Amino acid sequence: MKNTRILLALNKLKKSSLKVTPQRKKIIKILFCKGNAHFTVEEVYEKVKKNRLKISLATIYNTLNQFTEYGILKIVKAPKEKLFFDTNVTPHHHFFCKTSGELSDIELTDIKIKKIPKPPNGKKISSVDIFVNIQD
Amino acid sequence: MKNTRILLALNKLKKSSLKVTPQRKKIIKILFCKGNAHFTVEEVYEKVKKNRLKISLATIYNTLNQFTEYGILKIVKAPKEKLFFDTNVTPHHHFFCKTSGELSDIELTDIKIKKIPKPPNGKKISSVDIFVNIQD
DNA sequence: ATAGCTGCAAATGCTTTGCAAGGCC
DNA sequence: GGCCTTGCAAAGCATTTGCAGCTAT
Repeated sequence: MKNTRILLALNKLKKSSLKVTPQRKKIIKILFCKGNAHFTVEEVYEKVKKNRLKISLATIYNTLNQFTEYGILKIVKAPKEKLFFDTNVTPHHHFFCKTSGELSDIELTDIKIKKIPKPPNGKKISSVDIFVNIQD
Repeated sequence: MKNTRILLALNKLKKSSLKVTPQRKKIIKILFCKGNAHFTVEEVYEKVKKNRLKISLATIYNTLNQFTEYGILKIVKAPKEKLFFDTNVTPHHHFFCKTSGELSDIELTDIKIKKIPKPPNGKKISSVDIFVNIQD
């Protein structure tokens, strides 16, 4: 039986205007196989090679970018680090471990801001990204 | 009379093991001339050219990185954006304007977190970075 | 004289793009 | 057939590095 998260992602793909190709299905399986996860392009490429799949690096780049465009993935950039593609597309925050370089989720309900400044001249707040940096 | 922030930065440079060179002095003047500011490498390079200074791009890269190493600057990376070098090296947070691509400071006292989750297995929190994303 | 700094050009690393070939309605 | 996708190689950026020449003690 298949993981619900994989099925959900495949559904989003089907509903998008992107074609459901073997490469895209394989990438979804890699990304969504276990819980909310954060991948760099490199990591996806490693998994592809480890699973003896033949998907070119360019296709991985293109696919991850398209998935982001279609709401299947979300981009997160930890301070000073490289891009992560986050399989959790709902609003939430992150732990970033300086020691391991890993990201992990913080649910929106687990962190509460009680005071927030007014944005400068007429601008409005669109979102808040919190990175709680941790280390061993 | 010279700006206090420039003098402070020059002092840090003097106290470091880095030599006080014309290029480094000029870069400090550009960076610290007006209030707390955030610069990309590109922006510094533009200012250098606009002021008819002859400093190579490589030297700018190297200098900004050395300044960061010696606590004269601090690196900030807004989500999805490129590196900024921040002239404010004290702990604080940021507004990031999606429209203009600009960063501005939020003082530590202007934002309060009232609930924060425990970090995973034995790790400890080293810092918190908050980006309040704004737009027009 | 020596140690450190600068600037150029080359190298590197990451990402995107152009294009020819292949797959699928 | 026509359209989309893929994979390769090339191109494109941003950043770093190697090295020769320069500067200031």
